[in-house]
Amino acid sequence: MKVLFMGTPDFALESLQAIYEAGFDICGVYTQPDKPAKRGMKLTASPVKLYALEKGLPVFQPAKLRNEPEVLEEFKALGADIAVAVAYGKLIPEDMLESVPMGFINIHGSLLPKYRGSAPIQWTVLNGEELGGVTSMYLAPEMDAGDIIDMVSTPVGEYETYGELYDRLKVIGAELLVKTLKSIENGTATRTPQDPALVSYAPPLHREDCPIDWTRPARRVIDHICGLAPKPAATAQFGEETFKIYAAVMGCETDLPAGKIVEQTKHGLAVACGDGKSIVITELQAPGGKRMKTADYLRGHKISN
RNA sequence: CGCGGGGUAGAGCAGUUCGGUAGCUCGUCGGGCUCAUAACCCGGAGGUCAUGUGGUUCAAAUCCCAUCCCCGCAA
Repeated sequence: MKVLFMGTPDFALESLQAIYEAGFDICGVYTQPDKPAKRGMKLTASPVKLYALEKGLPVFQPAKLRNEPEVLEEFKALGADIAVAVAYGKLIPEDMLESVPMGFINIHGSLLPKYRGSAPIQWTVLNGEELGGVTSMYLAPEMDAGDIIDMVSTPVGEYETYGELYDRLKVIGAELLVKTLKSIENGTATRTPQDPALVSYAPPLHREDCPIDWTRPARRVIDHICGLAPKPAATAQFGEETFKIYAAVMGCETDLPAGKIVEQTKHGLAVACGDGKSIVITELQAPGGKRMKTADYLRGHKISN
């Protein structure tokens, strides 16, 4: 069974690595074109590309998939029996989906049909879900709407960040992919349509989603911080400065109005929230500075509002 | 050559504008006080001020030049 892989960031790399090590015959790897990124705008190759090159797998980086006959021909010529897309970064057009005999499957970072879209793991944490997970499914023309093959759930920790859950799910997702491919290969895979009544969406997050709303209950503020850490990171304004907030724990009761600093201790910075409780910020980053423990920051700075 | 911030003791910072004794808050080590302590008091150790044994100067953390590394924005 020849497998074609499409993916871009480290989340996808984990899956590629897993199927490579599981011995699947990988006939091609698609990934996003190298892009100028970071300081200095240097051209940067994706983690998936670097790995594929290292293993001698053929790499393809088309800029566009839709309405590109040559790209489709090249794709078909690889003769894949099955194709896998994991965090590839482009919607795959219908004619390409249909050109693969055994189907085009996908690993998604949520328990579908919840959290369709590009930021499922963030929204799982942002909404304080007790369970997160990954789903394997057949791709459909509509985003994340395909029939479900299999899924694995995992409890979300009390203070688990998006980044931590992401790292766990990429491993679980990679295992699920291998299992799913094997089940398709030996014919035991099932397909279950998604229940339209349960569908929800996880839209991409933007800068305006970052500022903390202190009028919300403390637990919700913590979810907000965890769901955005480490990127793009929740933000809070104290005095003139806007800080990125990376970690916080539940504090104690307080009479102070929401957003006011309750106290500064060696553990962190306690701030009042909307339900009469506070949270203690334990890790933050000032403009131009490094990310550090709040206690470290307070040794050299004062914070007030 | 995308824009900006930064590198000073183990940690976090001030000092750089206007060159002139290396400072602060912690930590650490020793001692004291205390029923006790993460509290308080006293004392000590710990720095090639990122690198170039670079330039200017009587004198450079500070001014000039070059390089390296880190961070944010933007993508």
